[in-house]
Amino acid sequence: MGATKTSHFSERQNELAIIAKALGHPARIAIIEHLINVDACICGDIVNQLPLAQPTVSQHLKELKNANLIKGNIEGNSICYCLDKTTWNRFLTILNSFLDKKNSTDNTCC
Amino acid sequence: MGATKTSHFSERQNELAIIAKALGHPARIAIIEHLINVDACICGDIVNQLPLAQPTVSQHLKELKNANLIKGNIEGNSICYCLDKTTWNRFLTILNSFLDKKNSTDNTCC
DNA sequence: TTTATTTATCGTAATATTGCAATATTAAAT
DNA sequence: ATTTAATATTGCAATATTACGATAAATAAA
Repeated sequence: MGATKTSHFSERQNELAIIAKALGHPARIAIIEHLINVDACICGDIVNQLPLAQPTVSQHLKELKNANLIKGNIEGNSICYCLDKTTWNRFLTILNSFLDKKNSTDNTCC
Repeated sequence: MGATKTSHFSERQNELAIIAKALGHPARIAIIEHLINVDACICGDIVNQLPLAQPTVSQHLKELKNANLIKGNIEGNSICYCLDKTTWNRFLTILNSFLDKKNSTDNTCC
């Protein structure tokens, strides 16, 4: 025990969870916010913005990349990161539809 | 080391991360989806829907409650759970504003 | 070619999460 | 008062995450 029982859930549920999990750390939220504010960003600038060591930031960037929330392009000897809108759009579309569905009815108990 | 450096980030960043983290498990996504589909739900029904033991489901419900994503009302000797729309609305409003801001400009590098 | 500079990876310690059996708690039903 | 039913809590093993120093890899600059 200890490992998530991924295989017992639908692919869609797992995909949503992976994206949400990637957003489930304040450093990664801070990275996303910074990328939005500056539009696109050299990795080193992100490291300077955060109160974390360079290897730690690199690891957080990797997790955001794995969830397809960001993508990076090599520029000389540095790397430029920015949001991957496709994933963001799908994630938000699904979450918004959750709430839309919910808003159409009223709770019976709470 | 090993513990998240919560104090180094803003309250808003931490709050967003807590909510996202609570959604970062397929079982908890499944619980949310089920609650939406049936509008409100007795805890026992959730346990029956999921491929997990009762204590495990209870723990997942607790985490969703801690993030204020759901709330529960006692009904006799069982408990009725449903979504907490306030938190959902705040979460989605912020995430949507992220993307709105992003859509207004184009990436320079990726 | 040597030396910086930038980012990624490895190794590892500290901590957190996941899952469940066993047990406790609480309220209804008998 | 006892029993039954529903949910929560405890304790613990397995696994995952977080953080960072040390080091590697890759390109730019000298």
